[in-house]
Formats: sequence, C-alpha cells, structure tokens
Amino acid sequence: MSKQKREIFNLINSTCDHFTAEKIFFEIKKVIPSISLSTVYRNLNVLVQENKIKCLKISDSKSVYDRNVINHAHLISDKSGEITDIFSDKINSLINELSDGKANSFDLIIHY
Amino acid sequence: MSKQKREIFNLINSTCDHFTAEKIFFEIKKVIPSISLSTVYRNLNVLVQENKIKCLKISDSKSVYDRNVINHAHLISDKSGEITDIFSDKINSLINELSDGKANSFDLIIHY
DNA sequence: TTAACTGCAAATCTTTTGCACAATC
DNA sequence: GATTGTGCAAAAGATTTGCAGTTAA
Repeated sequence: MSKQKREIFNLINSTCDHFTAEKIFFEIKKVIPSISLSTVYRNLNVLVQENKIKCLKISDSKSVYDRNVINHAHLISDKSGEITDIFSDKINSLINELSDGKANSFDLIIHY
Repeated sequence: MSKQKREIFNLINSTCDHFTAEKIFFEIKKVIPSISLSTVYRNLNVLVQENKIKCLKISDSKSVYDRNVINHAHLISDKSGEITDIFSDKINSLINELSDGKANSFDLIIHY
C-alpha cells in the first residue's frame, strides 16, 4: 500500500463526514504536497473495489466517499448539503419485501 | 410549445420505459430529422422544471426520464439495466419516519 | 529488480452554453 | 416586431487513461 493510498484511507476513516475527491486531494496535499488529483481518484476507486470505503453519488453533485461500507441510507439537507448516515433495520426489511428478496443493494437518499 | 418539445413530451408519456436523452434524440429524429441533441436536453430540462416529467440519475449511467412525476422508488436489474417503477405507501411512511417528517423527497434505487 | 504506483497532460463522456438564425405569438 | 426556441459548434466539469519516470517489496 503506497503512502498516498494509506493517507487517503486514513483520512476517510478519521471522519464521519463525506468528502469529495477534490476535498481529499487538498487535505492530503498538506501532507504529501506532490500528490495529484488522478492519484486520489485512482486510489479511491481501488479502495471502493476492495470494499474498504463506499462511493456515494448524489444527483448534481460530485461523488463523496463514506467510511461506512455496510448498506445504509443518507439524509441530505438541500440547503447546507450536510449528509447524515442512517442505519435502519426497517429499511432493510422493506427493501427486501419490495424486491421479493432479490435485492443486492440499494441507494436511498432522503432530501430535506 | 414547440413541435420539438411536444414530440419529446409525447414520447416519454407513451412509454413506461425510461429513456436516455440520446435514445429520445434518435427516436425524435425519425419524426423531426433536423432536431439536435442540445434541443432535446434543453427541452427535457424545461419539462422537468415544469414538473411534467422526472429525471432519474443512476450511478455510472446516463440520466433517464420518467413520465411518473410523483415520488416513487425504482427497481433496477444490474444485468439487463431494466428499470421498474415501484409505488408503495410503506416507503412513504418509512421515509417520513426516518426524517422526522422533514423529508421533501427521496431517491430510492434497489439493485438486483 | 521487477512489479506496482505515481504525476502529468491529454482524453473521455455527458450535459450545458453562446450565438446567429428561424419560428411563433 | 418582439420574444422564444432552434441547430451547431464549442465549452464545461467530473473522472479516467496513456505514458514515462519513481517507488517500494
């Protein structure tokens, strides 16, 4: 694991916030000034594939990255952009019910 | 309402399928050969703002357009890409519960 | 030392925009 | 005749990729 990848992983794990690739880029730059945005994207994709982080795509926004890898919902304020994780067994069973038990995963974003 | 806009609106309303802007472009081209892709995008955006159609953004895919304007969930096959609308009062009440009644809207996509 | 990883610049892909012309009220 | 909409080409913005050089096991 390269220094760059480790820093990216640690940063995401150190916050319950949901950072964009650009935000991550500027944060890591403080520690590794030579890092490039493409390295950030590349490592984020690898970490997602390794199931160490999750990528959350929100309509009309940049992707953000989440340290919580188990499937959960998100509550988003349309005013501030603040994102909150929601874990709920009720969601899981409803998803299961609606999909006849076939669901692999879901994306649920609640706007308020 | 221009001829182009009317054709786009009618096409979306004539199907329960979920078309991309490009698909719509090629379909309308059969009727109005001179139409351009930017006109399609422009009219789709206007129709969305007028709340006559909905735009559905799916991770890693192009946007698709939906004739159903009331908030509902989507079931998507990751193999075929087929999209099915799901209307459920249980979703609505769960969303309401999870957001303390503050929810304005939600995006729920179930992958199978 | 060789396989994996980097930074850079250029490419990609979807969607938007500026502009001169055309259609519509 | 003024406004609104069009088609084209070019721009935009987020993300990916090719490549030559660098790092690290």
